[in-house]
Amino acid sequence: MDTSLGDNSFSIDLNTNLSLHNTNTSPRETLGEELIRMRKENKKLARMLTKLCENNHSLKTHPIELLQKYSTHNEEDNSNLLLSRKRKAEEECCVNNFEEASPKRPREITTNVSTICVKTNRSDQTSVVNDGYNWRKYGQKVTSDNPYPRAYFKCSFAPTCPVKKKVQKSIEDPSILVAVYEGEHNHPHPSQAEITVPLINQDVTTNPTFSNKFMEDIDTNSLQQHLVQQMASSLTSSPTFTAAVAAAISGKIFEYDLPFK
DNA sequence: CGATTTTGACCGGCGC
DNA sequence: GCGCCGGTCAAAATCG
Repeated sequence: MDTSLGDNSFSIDLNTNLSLHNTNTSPRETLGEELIRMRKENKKLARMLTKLCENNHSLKTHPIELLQKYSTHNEEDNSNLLLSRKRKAEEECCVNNFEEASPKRPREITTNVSTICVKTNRSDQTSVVNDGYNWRKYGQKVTSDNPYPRAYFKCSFAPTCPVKKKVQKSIEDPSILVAVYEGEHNHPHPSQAEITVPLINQDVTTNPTFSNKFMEDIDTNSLQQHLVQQMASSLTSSPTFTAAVAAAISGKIFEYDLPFK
């Protein structure tokens, strides 16, 4: 796998030294310099954002390419494997949407199955994948292939909604929740606002089917929003930056005050 | 008090 | 036919 997804050598120093206490330069000159520096940083950030979007895109498309490669090269091997280990293979086929591989299986099980993996905090013991929909838990089982319990959810937003999902911790990495969605929602999304930003934060990896529907919604607007939030929090947490803003505002106030003196 | 979660029981498909 | 296993049901418990 190609891990060189681009040059990540960008570095931003948002906690810039504003040298407000430099007595040799006037506050206006200092602010001018800072303005120029901020513009440079802004350009840097814009480049970073572009690069991030590119990386995000390649991360999304790479698994699809791998799957396509895999399915064409190993079509025969897959069918043999499916015959010998039918049950397990069917699960994986469902996950990967190779629906034609299992003609005996009832139709409803193989329709619109998608999987997402959500990285959570290790301290987080709940098996909750917040995707904006309302889910009602109706069962929990410990499966043979995974020591972590599998939770079964039904969409409770609409009583007639047939969508179900299974959530289970990954055996390889317990901090990763694997959510398998079955079916299609027959109602609009409850609220776009309720899709939590942490989904971006939590390194969502998806298979093609789900990513097409879900990631498209969140990766552009939410990603940008999230980056802006990170920038804002970084800036506001910097005492020098807030001091500079305060100084600039007070300076402006004094300018306006002067005529009245 | 209604909604939700928990959890043991039950059911059906599949492999041997 | 039997046992295993995943999925679902439903009563009890819990929560807000």
